[in-house]
Amino acid sequence: MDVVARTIHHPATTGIDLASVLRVLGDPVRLEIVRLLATLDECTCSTIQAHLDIPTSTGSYHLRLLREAGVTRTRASGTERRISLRRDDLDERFPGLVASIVGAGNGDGPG
Amino acid sequence: MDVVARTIHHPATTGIDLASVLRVLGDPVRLEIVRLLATLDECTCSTIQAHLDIPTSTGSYHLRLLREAGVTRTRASGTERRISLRRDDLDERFPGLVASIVGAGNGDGPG
DNA sequence: ACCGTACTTCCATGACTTTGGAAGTAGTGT
DNA sequence: ACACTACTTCCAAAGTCATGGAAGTACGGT
Repeated sequence: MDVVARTIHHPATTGIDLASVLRVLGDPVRLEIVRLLATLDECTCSTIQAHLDIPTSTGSYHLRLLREAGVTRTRASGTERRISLRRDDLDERFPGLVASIVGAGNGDGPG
Repeated sequence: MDVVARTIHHPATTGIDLASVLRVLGDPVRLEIVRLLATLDECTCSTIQAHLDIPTSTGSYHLRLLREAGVTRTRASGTERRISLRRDDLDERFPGLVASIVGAGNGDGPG
C-alpha cells in the first residue's frame, strides 16, 4: 500500500528502549551477531548465518529481534538484506553502551 | 564447613559473563532495581520491594538473579541483607557499561 | 515464463522465565 | 522459650522464548 508496507520496520531512534536492547543483547547468539557487525561495516544474513553456523530460519528470527529492538538496521539490496549496527543511534541514545559491549573481551580477558 | 557455606554465593569478578549480565538487566523490574542501587549506596530487600511495589518472593527472585549474574553484592547484617551494585567489579570487567545504563534516562530523554 | 538464490513466515515443540502465595529459615528482642 | 521481623525457598500456573523444518515471498537472470 504505502511506503511503510514495502519497508522493513525499524523503531525511531527516540523509540529505542534500553530494557529491550539489553534483553535482545542478553543472548549469546545475538551478542555474537552484534560483535560481528561491529567489525564488518555492513553484511548479509547469509554471512551472519554462515559465521554462526545456524539455520536460516533461526538466523532470521534473531535478526528480526535485533532490528525490532533498534539494535540493527536492515536495508534491502536486490534479493539480499544488508545489515548494519545502528551505532550512531545507539550512541546518541545510550552513550558508551555499544563501546562497552563490543569492546569487552569474550569472557577471560585481562585476568 | 568453610566460609563459603555460610556466605551468599556470588561469582568471582573474572567469572562475570557479559551475556548473563545483559540478560538479567533486560527486564524492567531488574533494570529499575539497578537504577535504584546506583543512587542508594546500599539498601535492604524490603526497601527495594517497597520501592517497586512487588511481593517479597518476587523481589527475592529478581535479587537472586542479579546477585548470581554478578551485578549485585549481598551482605548479611542481622536479619537484613544489605544489597549494593558491584560497580567496581563491573567497571573493571566491562568499562563504561554501568555508566551507560544508569546514566541513560528512562526512555524519553533529550528528545 | 521459469528457475535459482536470499530471505521471511508459519508452526510445533521443548525449554526457560516470571509470578506470587504458602511454608520454611534465621537472627533479634523480651 | 517465644514472638516478631526479614528474608528465602518451594511449588504450580501462566507466559515467553529459541529452535528448525517446511512452506511462502520476492528479486534477478535467462
